[in-house]
Amino acid sequence: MVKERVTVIDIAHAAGVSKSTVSLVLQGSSLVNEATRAKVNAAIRDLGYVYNRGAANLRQAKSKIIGIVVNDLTNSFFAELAVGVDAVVQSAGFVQFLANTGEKIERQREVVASMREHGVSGLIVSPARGTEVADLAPLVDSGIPVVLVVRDIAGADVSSLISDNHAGAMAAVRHLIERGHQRIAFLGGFPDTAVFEARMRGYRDALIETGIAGSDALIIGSAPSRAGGVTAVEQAMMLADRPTAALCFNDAVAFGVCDGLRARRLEPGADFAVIGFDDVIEAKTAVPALTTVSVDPQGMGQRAAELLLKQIKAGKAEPEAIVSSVRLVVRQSCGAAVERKREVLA
Amino acid sequence: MVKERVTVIDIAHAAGVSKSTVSLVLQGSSLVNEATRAKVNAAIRDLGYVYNRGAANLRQAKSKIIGIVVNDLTNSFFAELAVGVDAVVQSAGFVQFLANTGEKIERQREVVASMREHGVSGLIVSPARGTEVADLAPLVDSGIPVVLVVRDIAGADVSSLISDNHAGAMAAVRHLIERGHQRIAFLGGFPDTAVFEARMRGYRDALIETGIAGSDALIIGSAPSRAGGVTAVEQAMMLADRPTAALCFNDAVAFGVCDGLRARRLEPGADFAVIGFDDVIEAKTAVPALTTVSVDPQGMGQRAAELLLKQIKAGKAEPEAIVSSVRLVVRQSCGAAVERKREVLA
DNA sequence: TGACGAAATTGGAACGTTCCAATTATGAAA
DNA sequence: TTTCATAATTGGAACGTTCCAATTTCGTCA
Repeated sequence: MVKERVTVIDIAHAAGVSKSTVSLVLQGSSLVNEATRAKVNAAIRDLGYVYNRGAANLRQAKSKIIGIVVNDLTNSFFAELAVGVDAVVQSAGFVQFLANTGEKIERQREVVASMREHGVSGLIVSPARGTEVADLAPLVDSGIPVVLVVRDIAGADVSSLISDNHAGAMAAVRHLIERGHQRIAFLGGFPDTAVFEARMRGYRDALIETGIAGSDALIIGSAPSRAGGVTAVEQAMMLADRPTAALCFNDAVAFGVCDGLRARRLEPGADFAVIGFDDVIEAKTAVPALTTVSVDPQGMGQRAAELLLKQIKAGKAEPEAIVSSVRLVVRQSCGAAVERKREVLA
Repeated sequence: MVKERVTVIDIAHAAGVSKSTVSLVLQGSSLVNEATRAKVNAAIRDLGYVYNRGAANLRQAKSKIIGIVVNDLTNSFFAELAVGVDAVVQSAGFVQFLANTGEKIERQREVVASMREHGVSGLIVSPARGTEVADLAPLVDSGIPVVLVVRDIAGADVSSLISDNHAGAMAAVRHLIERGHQRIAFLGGFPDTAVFEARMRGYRDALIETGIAGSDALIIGSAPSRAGGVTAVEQAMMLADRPTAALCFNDAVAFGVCDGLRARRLEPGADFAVIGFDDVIEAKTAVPALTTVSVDPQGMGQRAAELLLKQIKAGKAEPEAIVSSVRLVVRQSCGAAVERKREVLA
């Protein structure tokens, strides 16, 4: 069972043509006669030929590979992002190299280097916390198109696609204020990230706009995870002047906040309003259904991939900074349903 | 800014040695003198050389790529599986091609073909529903090591790593019976899959073993998702003789079941016992914390990767069928905490 | 029949690396 | 000094494809 690799030369022999003709058939050229094309295809089938993309890439100095590196695949937001990318990338005939950095700069350096060595023709990156412009420099001046998603890096000369965190947070807080809340907390997330910064500013600006006095005590950072949400809400409820509502850094935190609330015998939605951020797939089916700022991770992945593909095709593309708009999806966790019921009864 | 590719020849010139020597340095050969090694490395750094793995693969007829294809990356079980694979694969100096089939056979065919063309040296596959032996045949007889994870394919001549679904389900149901439950449902999952089959048999066998009369009405299939769990429990609660406990097909279903229960003003854990399967990352922090059969997806990914790597190294490896043992993690959703409290009080 | 343009086919070089066999440098022993 | 083993280095072929320029085949028209 020693498998000799079948090459174009083998099938050229079998079909009685030259290797050049076989190559032409392989790339679907219209130059080749119908009859010979059929012969060649038959030989390909018979010998079980497998195209060697590596050899082709070597000759053409370009690959059909795009890389995607995310900072936490365990977070379903990023998993969905990857799925979105995959969908468009596949149907464009590319294949996806996916790597997970687990938020580690060192790992990120390694995987990016590895992708370069494999000759990816473009890269979609959700950078790990603490990534600097210098980390991307080698990439950009070797001319590989890069699209940053989710997190931007100030000063980096590459395209980016981030959601409108500021506007989303404002919309959420305005909604809470309209429902009569005054003590509104901002819970979860690492304060040293750009995303936190943007969402928190949106939160603040909405408060200022309506003349509500905020307080730094109501801004409580934590890991951007479910567990982080639990601890953040616990801390919030220890405050002398307790909040009655919270905008959470993301949906994972929001779920944690709901958990923490229930642990204190408070029903999220009824006794305390919770709004998340991202609209992950579980947000809709959770109980209570989570009111959240919809970011559509899968759609973002698709748009990022399309942007990247465009740049690859263009050869040399101007960096483009897209901020993807965002909308508040009102469900039950902010008390909307309850309010509505009350209105009907009144 | 026209970037000429820097090759070994360029750095050979710069360092005043031959390309062969450069190649030797690149692969860390001990044959080369310390001084020249230093010179070469300096040149590599100065010229910004990037190793061309494609060219190397072509010459060596082997790559450092392993492929992983999963059927649903959106499900965090598989995302974690991929993370586990990634971890060991990376540290073995390989890189991971990840593709998502979204449970579509056609897509699976495409991605597997694509991976072959890219010369992956091994493949980890969680096959889409309905995958047949024939789908894997071309792979196995071209000698590419394949490891099936999560789902097995009867008659396929490849290694597999699946969890002990039967034993896990039995343990869960026994636990429920010990707590005094008699009407136990099996909720969620597609009945035409091997995994469903195995878990359901475990459920049945535990019932039989203890002489409890089961009923097919208590076995309710659904999509293996949170939404599926909601509908399954709704259906279960319409039964004349309602169950008081349920083993769920997986954790996603279990969460859905909890949601559905709460929608009927029943508290999971207190009013109705719920056990999941998989032990995804959220199971621990959910409220109530989910009692579940721990499968450790990340660990499974690691073991699968190790198995694959072993086979790649061995060149020609015997198919190995590993069933990975599994343990019941008792948390709150099955009422354990409540029971314990009661015992203490008594 | 010859000529001609279009259609189809072809051989060889090239892509960037590794491997092999061969060569040269080095140093110790005679 | 010569000799020899060992350490370092090296040129060229090879991997499987695509591209280019060149060639052959074909049908049509004069």
